[in-house]
Amino acid sequence: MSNSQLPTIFDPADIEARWYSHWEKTGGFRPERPDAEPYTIVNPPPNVTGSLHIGHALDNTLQDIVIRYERLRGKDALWVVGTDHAGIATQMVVERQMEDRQDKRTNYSREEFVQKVWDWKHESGGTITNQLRRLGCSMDWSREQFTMDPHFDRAVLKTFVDLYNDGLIYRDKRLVNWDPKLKTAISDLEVDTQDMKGSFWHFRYPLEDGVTLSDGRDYIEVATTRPETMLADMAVAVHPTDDRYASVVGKHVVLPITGRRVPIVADEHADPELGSGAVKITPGHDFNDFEVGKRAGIAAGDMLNMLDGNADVCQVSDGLVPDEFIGLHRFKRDGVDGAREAVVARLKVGGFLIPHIAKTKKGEEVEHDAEPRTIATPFGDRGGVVIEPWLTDQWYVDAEKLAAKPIEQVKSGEIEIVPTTWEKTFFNWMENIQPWCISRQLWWGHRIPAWFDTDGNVFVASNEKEAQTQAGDGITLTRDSDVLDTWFSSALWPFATLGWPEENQPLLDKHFPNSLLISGFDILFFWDARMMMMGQYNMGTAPWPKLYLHGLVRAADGSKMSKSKGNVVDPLGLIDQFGADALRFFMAAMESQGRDIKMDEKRVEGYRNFATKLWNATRFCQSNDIGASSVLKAPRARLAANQWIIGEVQSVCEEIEAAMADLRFDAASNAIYQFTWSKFCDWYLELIKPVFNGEADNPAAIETRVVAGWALDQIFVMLHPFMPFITEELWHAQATHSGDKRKYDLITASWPSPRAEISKEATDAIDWVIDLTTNVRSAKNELGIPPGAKLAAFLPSASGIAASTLARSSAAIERLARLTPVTIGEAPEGPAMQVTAGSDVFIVPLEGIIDIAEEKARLEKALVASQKEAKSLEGRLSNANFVERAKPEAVEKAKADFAHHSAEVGRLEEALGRLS
RNA sequence: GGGCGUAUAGCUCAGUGGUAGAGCACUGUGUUGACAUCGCAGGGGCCGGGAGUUCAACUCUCUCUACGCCCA
Repeated sequence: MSNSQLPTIFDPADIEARWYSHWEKTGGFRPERPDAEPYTIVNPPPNVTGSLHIGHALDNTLQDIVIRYERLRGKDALWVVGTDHAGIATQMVVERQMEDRQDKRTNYSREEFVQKVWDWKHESGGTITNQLRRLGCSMDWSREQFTMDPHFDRAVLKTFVDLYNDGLIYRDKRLVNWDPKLKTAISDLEVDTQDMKGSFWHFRYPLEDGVTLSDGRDYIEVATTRPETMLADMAVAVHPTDDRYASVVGKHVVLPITGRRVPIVADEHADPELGSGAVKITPGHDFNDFEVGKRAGIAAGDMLNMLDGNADVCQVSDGLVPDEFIGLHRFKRDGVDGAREAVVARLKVGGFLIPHIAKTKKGEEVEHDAEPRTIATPFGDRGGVVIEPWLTDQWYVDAEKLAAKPIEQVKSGEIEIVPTTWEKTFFNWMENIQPWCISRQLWWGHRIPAWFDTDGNVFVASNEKEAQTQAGDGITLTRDSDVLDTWFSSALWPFATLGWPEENQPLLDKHFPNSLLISGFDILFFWDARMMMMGQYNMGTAPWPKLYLHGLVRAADGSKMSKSKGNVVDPLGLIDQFGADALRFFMAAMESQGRDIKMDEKRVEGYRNFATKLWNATRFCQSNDIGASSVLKAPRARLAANQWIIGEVQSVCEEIEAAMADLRFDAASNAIYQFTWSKFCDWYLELIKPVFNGEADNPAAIETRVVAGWALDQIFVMLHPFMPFITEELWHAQATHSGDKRKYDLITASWPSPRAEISKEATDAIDWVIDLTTNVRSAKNELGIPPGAKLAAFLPSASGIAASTLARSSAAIERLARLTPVTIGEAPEGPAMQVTAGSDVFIVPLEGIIDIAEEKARLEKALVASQKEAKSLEGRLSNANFVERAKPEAVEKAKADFAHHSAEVGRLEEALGRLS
């Protein structure tokens, strides 16, 4: 008998690094399987500036589980990986580094700056990809992608030009979300609205000479949270049905400060219930006002714009902003008053401010300039400053048209969203989708393929030469300086990574559409929905048939993790502490559909313990000369324990397959966990220990070594998707132990396929031994008998199972139930404890050890419980409605349960009778 | 304002139309070589409140309450 070659202590760090580089070097992530069925997942490309956070850990663990599972099942599994150039984020990182060196972007030409970003990417862009490796992700690194790769560039250009030619991309002047810090437009999705404490000011706008309201007042009261924009007011709106103002609709007010004469218009936007019912209209700096302005007949080009790209006041086209305001920031910044404060001050001095009267706690009235109010304020998600609605020319995608087909596909089930609860959210957004602003005023990104002549005519083409051809010879062209929204290029990820738009791309032919997309719900609109649109537009089909959305990983207290809160859990720290396998298993076990995951380090620790348990089980096997198996099919077995474990392997395998088919990661991981620990370690290994007490080469020991080795191997395979490192290590340790008869890696092994016929007699026998053992242990515990005590037992009348099992498995019964010898026959008179197993009642004489009163109490407790069950079932069965209307199976089950409990009651009563 | 989700053991969470499970925590205990990162045994829940459908509801429907998220 050889000893275990495994170290006593399981050290994850050592084996993780070793196996990952081995897999990568030997091509384990993408074995050659030209004839196999494809299985394809594309990884949501992390920002090239990113580092692995806990959300990545969840997202990528789930994907790796799926891809490893499908690889083991023999598919041509491809997991596409790469990074996103992340326009704004990356440009910000490089600019910040320049700032640290007292340098800035504008010290360089565009080309020089872009080169610096590339330099940064080559130097520091690999952080996250190395961290994904530490997590064990089996991606195809040999084809690592980047959204600014030359072939990606071609895909982006072609998509833009095609969409433009089809009228689905257009240039428009309208209000955009302008980030005055980053000085670029952003899309609606990149705006975070937050409730902020602010003020609500009330002003008098004087009516034009002589005009009065019906109550005689010669002014209209308007209220606003943004007084500074009154410098660009172009109207006052009242509700069409508001009688207070009916007489002045069509008349004018003369604005204080600018003296501009603006009309009073009727528009449903004005809410009669809010404030005075009249609102100032600034079409150039408010989305609602923009629409009111359009309805009032003001063209976008004529709308007044009083702010520059920094959101500092500039002169408007009618020249009416007084000089003293020019150059002020829109509002107070860094302690310096802005246009807002200046406007309020001027209006107050001029008597146009209507003070807000508040009552103190003592009931005294106090005057304030403004009413305190909570304001939903838009912030840029990257820049973090308040967004300014700003009138500019930008490029837009007609998202409404592109959304039509994906909506249909989700409705028809052509695309399945898991869990389905997200469908409503998806439809809600897609059915109300707004034009997508895709141009960004940045330097880093895909430059828009549009050229302008000196008259502002635009020519869209995939290169300058074609644009020139369109424009004609001799026309001077200037390329649009803007770049595209990062999400425009990542929307092409499922096919651009596979070779589109080049011709003859076997990889693309085979792996598009992909098989599944896994993403967090937070990028459902940013990315998933746009891939659907672009997949349909470019490829004529959905990019994948199934979309799995998982939740967020939250801090232990349920709050969102954020750097500012300081509650961020670093996945790499958890890997260092517990191992990647434990972290991965945690993610899988906690991933139930439709729920966020709360961080729980104790649980990660528990899965590290699970890995240790498996490690030690393998050490035990090796010490008994149990080695690697060489067959896929279950070995032939005669021993009941061996047949039983084969049957259990088969059923856990089916359980995992069913769970994986439904993407129930929790169910799959729990199944293999329970099987490994509770079935294999706790029972099977204990049951087979006695087999190895005899001669090493007796037939029972030989059979058991083969079966145990096989079962352990099946555990490695089934657990591998969840815990790739330890399983690969143990797989090879087992192979080494049996003299290297198996040279291939677990990562490309085959999924179990037991196909065994298991006799019911064998499984019944083991279930009976387990029942007996559990009952003996429990009785001893309650009676205070030392667990190690070996006791003689009598079985007055033995069932068939009892007789045969006692004959064949007396060693296991001695070891586990600690009953020896067991005599079939009447027990001698005297104090004894009664223990059942199935329908058998064992009598264990305990002269001098046992307190009869205690044993009686124990049996009575059990009797009461059994009687209660029996009575409840009897009640149900005596209910005619139940017997007639319930499903026949339910009635049958109730009858069987009743019979079982009645018999139990009988046995217990008999046992009690013996004691009195 | 609109939409969605969640409320089950002390904690974190599964769950099925036939009266409940896991992990951790807790209590007691430790059977001479796989494992104390362990073993064995045990306690603990009128499954958020109310109403309805049903022979039967934690499970389906409605409603209320609380919490969370998204959109406006």
